[in-house]
Amino acid sequence: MPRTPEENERIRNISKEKIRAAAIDVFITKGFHSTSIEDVAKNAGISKGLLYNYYKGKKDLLMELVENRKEEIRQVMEEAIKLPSPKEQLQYIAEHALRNVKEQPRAYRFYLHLQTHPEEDQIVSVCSQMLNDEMIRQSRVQAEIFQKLNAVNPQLESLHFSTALHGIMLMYSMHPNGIPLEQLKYEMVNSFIERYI
Amino acid sequence: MPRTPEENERIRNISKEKIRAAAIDVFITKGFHSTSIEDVAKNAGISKGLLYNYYKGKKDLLMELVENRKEEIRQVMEEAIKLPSPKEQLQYIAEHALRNVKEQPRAYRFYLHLQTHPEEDQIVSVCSQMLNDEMIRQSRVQAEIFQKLNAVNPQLESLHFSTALHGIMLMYSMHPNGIPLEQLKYEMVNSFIERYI
Amino acid sequence: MPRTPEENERIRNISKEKIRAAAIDVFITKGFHSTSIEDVAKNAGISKGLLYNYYKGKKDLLMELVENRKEEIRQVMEEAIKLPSPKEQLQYIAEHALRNVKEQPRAYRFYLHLQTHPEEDQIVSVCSQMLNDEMIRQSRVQAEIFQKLNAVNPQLESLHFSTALHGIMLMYSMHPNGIPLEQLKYEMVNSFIERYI
Amino acid sequence: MPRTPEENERIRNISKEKIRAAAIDVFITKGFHSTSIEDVAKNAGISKGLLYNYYKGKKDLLMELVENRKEEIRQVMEEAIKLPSPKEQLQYIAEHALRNVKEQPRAYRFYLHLQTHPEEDQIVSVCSQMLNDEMIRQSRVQAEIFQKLNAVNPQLESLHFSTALHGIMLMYSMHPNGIPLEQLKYEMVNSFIERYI
DNA sequence: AATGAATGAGGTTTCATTCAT
DNA sequence: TATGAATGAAACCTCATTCAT
Repeated sequence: MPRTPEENERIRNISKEKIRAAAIDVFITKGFHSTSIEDVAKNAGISKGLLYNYYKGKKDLLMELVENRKEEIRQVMEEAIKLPSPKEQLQYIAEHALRNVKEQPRAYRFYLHLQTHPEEDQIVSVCSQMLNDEMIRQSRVQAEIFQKLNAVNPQLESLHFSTALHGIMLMYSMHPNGIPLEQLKYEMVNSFIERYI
Repeated sequence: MPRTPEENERIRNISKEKIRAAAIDVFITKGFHSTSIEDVAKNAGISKGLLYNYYKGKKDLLMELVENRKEEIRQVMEEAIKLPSPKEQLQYIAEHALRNVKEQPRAYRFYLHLQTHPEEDQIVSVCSQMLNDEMIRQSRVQAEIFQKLNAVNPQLESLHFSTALHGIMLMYSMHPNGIPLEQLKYEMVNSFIERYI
Repeated sequence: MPRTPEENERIRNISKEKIRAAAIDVFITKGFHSTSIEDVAKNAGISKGLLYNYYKGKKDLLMELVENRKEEIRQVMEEAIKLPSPKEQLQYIAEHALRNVKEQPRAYRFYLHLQTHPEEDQIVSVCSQMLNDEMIRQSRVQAEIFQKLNAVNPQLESLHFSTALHGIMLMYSMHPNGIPLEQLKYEMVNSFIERYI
Repeated sequence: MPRTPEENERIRNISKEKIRAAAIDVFITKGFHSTSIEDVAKNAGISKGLLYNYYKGKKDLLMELVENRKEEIRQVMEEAIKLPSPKEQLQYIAEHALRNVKEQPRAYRFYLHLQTHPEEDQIVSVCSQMLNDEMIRQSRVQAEIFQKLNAVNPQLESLHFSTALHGIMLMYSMHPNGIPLEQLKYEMVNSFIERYI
């Protein structure tokens, strides 16, 4: 008796998720280019062949990871703008971003690595572009928040905010043990809030 | 009549420099992993075989590029501390860093890419480490400047300064056309200088 | 109530026939080696697994197709020799062969392709051999017809007849639109019949 | 001291020829699809990698073989039309074709196999097409010969000639030991020549 | 110093076949 | 009978590196 389509769907989803989890883990550790499909499959406890049942190839697999990441970022912004005051919104964004990098510095580092990939690398340039686009998108939404704060130049202010945030995240992800994240956050958030009281 | 050893050494260095220039150029465009030794050799106008005469391999070649980069950064700091006042020193550091990223955003992007390489990538982890170490070293030297400015917490202040700087550089290198570099620089430098007048 | 064994057998044969029809169709279009078992199964509207219920594998499936083809050819010969005169027998053979290639040029092409398969191809050499054997067998039966026509060298004459026939079939199957099949048939049949009036 | 470009060219040509010879040999024996690149390389006494230095892949390798074959056929026709009389021209064509199949029946079989490849096989359809085109081209040149013989329908007569020839070649290549090639040739050539005296 | 032919390890990918359900 | 997830062997192909010249 064959499995029902629903049962198959469930099995497929479990396997796909298992593969994605294994992939992000080993990509973060060894890097995308230095990771072989076999590495991913072994890490996921499945065969090479099965991986190709679910993903067209390494590139395709990476794409899905990146899309998930994009979605995560987008959702943070959506949550943020639901908050009542612009100040809380900015705080939420900063808090979330920094908590994220604190909890998974290697993941942030990995996606930043991807984002900085040379543009003409045939293999990952699309992923790089996707992450960059999301970064820009985020900055535009932020600009609206600064608008509500009556900033003289909301777009500039938003970029300033983003650069400050990413600067901290960048350095923390490179030196989780050498960077006093909480203190930097405190200084950074304050310096922006002070201006708009 | 045979060349003197010194003359040989000089010629050898010119050749090595030519190769490095070709390598950085093609690495920046296609990425380290997606660039073959043949690509580099062709770009340098020499044969694959000859390249191995000057560099032990692809990895070795990258190492030398990174070491050069490190040296550049180090020299900026050395120049900076020769200036008379702490304020000028900070300004020099910021100016130089931002001018550098403005002139060669793709180079900055490339080295950042390298720096964010996953730690256990057998091939480039050493390079990544070297650039990271230099970043930290720079921050320590900066801390001394903030000390002279009677900062309450010089190290923290130095890190804050670095994160602000790198945040701008990061975003500019990703979007040279969408980021108003000069304005961000102005805001950033001012916000730091204001505190210490 | 369970089906009788005969009923089961009948159903099984219907399924097998459905698979064979799907297989020959896709083999003709894409070629045996370039067709995957999945292609066949999809074309037959069943699952991969079920196909293995009916055929031991891809090779086995091909074998059955070839055996069917052999049987077809054999039956044509059996029908032919039932006819009253040798002349009619030859005409029947030629008519049938040429009608067959006219109706399904791609099928003839496919079996010819199979027949010309290199001898040591582990996968299809048996099939190739089977078709070749049948070709020879046919020529022997034909020789008997020429004997009845008092041919000086019946075997040679039979071969001559076969080569003429296969030559037309070969070229027509390669260029169904560029070969005037009827005219060639007329010329060919006539040239043989003339000799034996 | 590096080799001169000419020397390199010579070495390359030797290697390419060695590979082609090995390829045709093993393709004929095992079949194109059942032959791996490694098989070819081993047969040529070189490494897999080197083969890719000279040919883009298996398909590309096959293409060169087919082009050589095409050239051979074309040259026969060119030689033929240099002969003084149409009768000699036809005789030359028949002689040459049959001598060729007699000397290398497996080669003829192989190219015929290729020619009959299903049209939509992504891998070899181009080769198949090339050989077919040449066949048609040959028939057109022949038609001119028949024109000079004042044939009523030169094109039809040419096709008839071609089918007769290919029919013999087909059957001989399948059964080199069972087919009296010389006798068939005699009969076939005579039957065409008789008509035009 | 200089070349590029040659190697081979290691990666990607396909697919016939098996098997739990 | 029926399914398709899962396997793994075997193919394809790339490229860092070596080496004869």
